[in-house]
Amino acid sequence: MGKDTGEEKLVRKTKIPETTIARLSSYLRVLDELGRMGFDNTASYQLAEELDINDSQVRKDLSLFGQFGKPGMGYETTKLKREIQKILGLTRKWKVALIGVGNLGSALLAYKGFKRQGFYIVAVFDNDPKKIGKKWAGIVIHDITQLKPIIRKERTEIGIITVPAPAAQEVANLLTKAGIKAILNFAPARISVPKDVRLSNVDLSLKLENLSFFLSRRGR
Amino acid sequence: MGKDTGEEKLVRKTKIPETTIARLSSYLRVLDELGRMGFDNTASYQLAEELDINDSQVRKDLSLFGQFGKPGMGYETTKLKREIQKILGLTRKWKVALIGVGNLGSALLAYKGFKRQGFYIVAVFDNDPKKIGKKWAGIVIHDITQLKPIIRKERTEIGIITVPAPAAQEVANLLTKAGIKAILNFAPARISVPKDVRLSNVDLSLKLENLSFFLSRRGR
DNA sequence: AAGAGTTTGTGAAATTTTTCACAAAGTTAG
DNA sequence: CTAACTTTGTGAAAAATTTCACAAACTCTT
Repeated sequence: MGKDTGEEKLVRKTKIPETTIARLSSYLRVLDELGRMGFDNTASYQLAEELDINDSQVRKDLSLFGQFGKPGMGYETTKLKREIQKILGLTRKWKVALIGVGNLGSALLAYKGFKRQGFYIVAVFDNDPKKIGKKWAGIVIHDITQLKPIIRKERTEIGIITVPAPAAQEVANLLTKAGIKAILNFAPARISVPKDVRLSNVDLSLKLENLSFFLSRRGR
Repeated sequence: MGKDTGEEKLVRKTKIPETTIARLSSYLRVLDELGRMGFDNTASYQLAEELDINDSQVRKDLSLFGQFGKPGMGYETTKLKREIQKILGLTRKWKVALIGVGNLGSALLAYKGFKRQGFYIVAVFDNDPKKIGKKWAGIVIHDITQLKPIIRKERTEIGIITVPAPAAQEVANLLTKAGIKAILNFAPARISVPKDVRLSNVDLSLKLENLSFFLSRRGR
C-alpha cells in the first residue's frame, strides 16, 4: 500500500494542523450517528460525504496518527471512534470549572453535551452574594474568592469563563494563578494568558457576522 | 507603492478566504477596543500584535477589499471600523428568528452582543404550550406552527436553531420553507439544507475537545 | 524644502493544506 | 485458488494561505 520506504513510521512526530483537530471532532459526531444507525463499518468516502469534504482528506487526517482501516473494508465504526477519542484525549474524564452563572453560564451548566464528551463541571463560581451558596444543576455555586483552594482541591484542569466582558481578564488571572492550563472564554473580551496556558475563545457573534457577509453579497 | 501594473484594481473579484472573514470580525473587536481606549489611529502591526498574527496578514486581508490606510500613518480607527462593517454587511440591521427557548435559547435571547452587531431577534418560537404566549427578554414566544407566516410578515432573514438535536432537522426544514437563507445551528446535530441556504454550525463541545487534545499531549 | 522616518499595499517566495492518483492489501464470488 | 472489486495509506502535485520584502506614499522635523 503506497510506497514502503523502509523507514519507521514516526507517529506524532509531525505537526498537526488545527483544522485536522477540528475535523477529528466532526468525525466523532458522524461515527456516533453511524453507530446509532447500526453501521458496523464505514469508509473514508462515507465520512467525507457526510461532512462535505474530500475522502482523501479523511484518510490523510487519520494517517497523521496511525493506520486504523483495512484496505477493501474501510473502518470499524466502534474502533475508529475509540481511536479518535484516544487522539483527542477523550478517553478520560476532564474536570472543568465554570465561572459566571449568568444566562450563558447557566445554559452551559445545563448543557448535556459536555458530560457526554467527558467534560465534567465540578466547580462553579460567581461573585453575586444572591447566587453564592445556591445550587444549579446539582452543583453549589461558590464564592469567586474561594476559586484557588477549591480548584486545587478538586484538581480542576479546564476553566470556562462566562462572566461579563470587563471581568474576564481578572478571572483569567485567577484561573492561571490557580494552576489551570486551559481556558475556554465565552466573554466578548480578548484576554491574555501566560504562553503555557492554552486559551480558546468562543465569539458567539462571529458566526452570525460570517452569515451576514455571505447574505449581503448574495448574487454579487 | 508596490508596483503599478496600470491595470484597474478589481475589488471583490477574487475569492475571499473563510479565514479572512473570521479575522475581519476580530479586527472589528480590536478596533472597538482601541476606539474605547481613545486611539484615533492604528497600524497593521498594532492590530496584528493584539491578535498574535503577522502584520502583513492584516494588510493582505484588507487589500482584498480596497485601500483603507495611509502610508506612513496607518489607519483611522473609526474609518477602518466602518469599512469593515460595510464589508461584513453590518451597517444594516438583520432580523433574526430564534427557535427553541430552552436554556441555551434563553441565554442567547438575553445576550447583548448580537444587538450590538446589528442582529435583532424579532421572532421567537417554541413548541411547548407552557412557554407559548409567555414573554422572554421582551419578546413573545410564538407557537412553532406559526413560524412561516410570522417570519414572512417580519421579513426575517436569519434563523438560530437552539432546539434539542432530534428536532433540529425538522426546524431547519420549516425555516427553509419559510424562505430563510441563513441558519446558525446550535443543536448538536448535523443538518442538511438546500445549497442556496448558508448553514453555520456552532458545536459547543468542539473547542473543549481541542483543549483536551492539547492538554493531553503537553510535553510530549 | 529636503532628509529622515513610518507604514501601506502588493508582487513574489515560502509554507501549509488539500487533492490527486495509484500500488498494496484486503474482500468476495465462483 | 484466482480474478474482479474495493478501499486504504501515502508520495507527489496542486491549490490555498501566509509571510517576506520593498517601492511608493505619506508625515514630521529642522
